[in-house]
Amino acid sequence: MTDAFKPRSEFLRVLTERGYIHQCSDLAGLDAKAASGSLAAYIGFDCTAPSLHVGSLLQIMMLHWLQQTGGRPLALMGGGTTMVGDPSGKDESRKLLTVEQIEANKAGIRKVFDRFIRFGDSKQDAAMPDNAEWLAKLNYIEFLRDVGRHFSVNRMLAMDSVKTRLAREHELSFLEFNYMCLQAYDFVELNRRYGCVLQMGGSDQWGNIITGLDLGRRLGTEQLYALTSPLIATASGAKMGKTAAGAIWLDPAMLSPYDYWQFWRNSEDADVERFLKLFTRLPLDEIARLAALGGAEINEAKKTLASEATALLHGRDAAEASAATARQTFEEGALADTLPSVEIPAAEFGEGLGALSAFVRAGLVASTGEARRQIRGGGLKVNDVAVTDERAAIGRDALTASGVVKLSLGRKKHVLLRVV
RNA sequence: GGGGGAGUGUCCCGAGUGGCAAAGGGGGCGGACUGUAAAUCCGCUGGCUUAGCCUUCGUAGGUUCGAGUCCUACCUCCCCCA
Repeated sequence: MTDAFKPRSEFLRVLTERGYIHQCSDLAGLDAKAASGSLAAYIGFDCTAPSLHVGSLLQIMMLHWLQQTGGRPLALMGGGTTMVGDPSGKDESRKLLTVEQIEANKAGIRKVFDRFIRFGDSKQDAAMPDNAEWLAKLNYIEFLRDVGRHFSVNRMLAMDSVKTRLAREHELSFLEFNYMCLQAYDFVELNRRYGCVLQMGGSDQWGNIITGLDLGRRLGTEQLYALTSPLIATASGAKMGKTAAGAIWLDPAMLSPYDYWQFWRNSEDADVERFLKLFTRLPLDEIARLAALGGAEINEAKKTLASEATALLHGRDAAEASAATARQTFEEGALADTLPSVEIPAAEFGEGLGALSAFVRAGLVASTGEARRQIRGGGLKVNDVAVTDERAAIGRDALTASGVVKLSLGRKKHVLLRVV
């Protein structure tokens, strides 16, 4: 899009060059605003989970670049809207969480943001407001009178998020229907509190963001802007960050840095350049050089992608350790002692453990039934030797001197079982 | 308020004559081929103490040797009439 547009502001220049922009309500206007002084912008995150996953990483990076280019990022926690739910096309209404759960989730999410943006009290520092601060206090009658009158149900019914829900014959409760009103109100409130004039989000949020823009105009705020990022799918169309093993979490306690590194390492060829631009801070000329690598050489670019992305989130040391572990495991065929491991008490291990339960224990398969199936398909290995018998056991002789045994699912997933 | 249609394997879509662990896709996982890629081909895709047992078809009952399939009530959605 907007090939001809030449941003004057550093913020939009970076976002444009690196491919973060899908749609904007007024690029020129926003550019002028950004160039004229410090820009405050926000992105909303729900707190339904104890951490964020890669699906949110693109948004986090936008806030990161905003701060890097002199702006003030606001990471809005949807503590209030989390109690409502989002008509995002999901079939089931979101489950309602307690205040305690929401607070715990916010704390986990904050840890992720701390890796990417700097918080504090000065003008340039990021803030993490929670919309429960104003939504929880809302008075229904006053809200209807002052804000509700400005929403058109006709327009809301025309929005994709609502239309798909209706078309699929699934219930859309009034509660959820109000979500976009509250989100629009958030924008106005953030403008009042922080002078925030820009809301960013994924392209699926366009309608919601625009609704906030309209509301602002009707309520007499300064001009507000909307900016959305492209929906990130892999080159072959799969939604990003969803694997059978689970979501790609950004919390090292939920997904080890090694596994995070592996996630990026396994990117498709066609995604490498795009991902380098979006998810690393490497300069564009360096990215261009890496992207030009052809054939098997592009694996070098993937390693760089993995290390840079991992370094951003988990630190340079963790990234290099992950790279070293991968090198030992995949390139040298050695048993890397640093692979993710699962501990098992010696008393429980005894003289040996059934292979089926060992793999379940390691988390490589979800059930013994799946373990049996994988064995039939030749997918399970103990110390790189395929398991052929469901009744096979892992004895003490399978352990290395340091008391570990390597369990593998397929060629890529390895876990050490560590007897302690 | 009246009439008609629908809800299927807890990822999604979707067949289903009373014998059903339930067709077929998509997605996912594994195997082969490769470069820890894509594409392609093959296998798998409820749980368990697996020659067997247990739990699944909106919810709760009922008929039957046997119910996803028939009956009753309820919930939810769609369409037509008022």
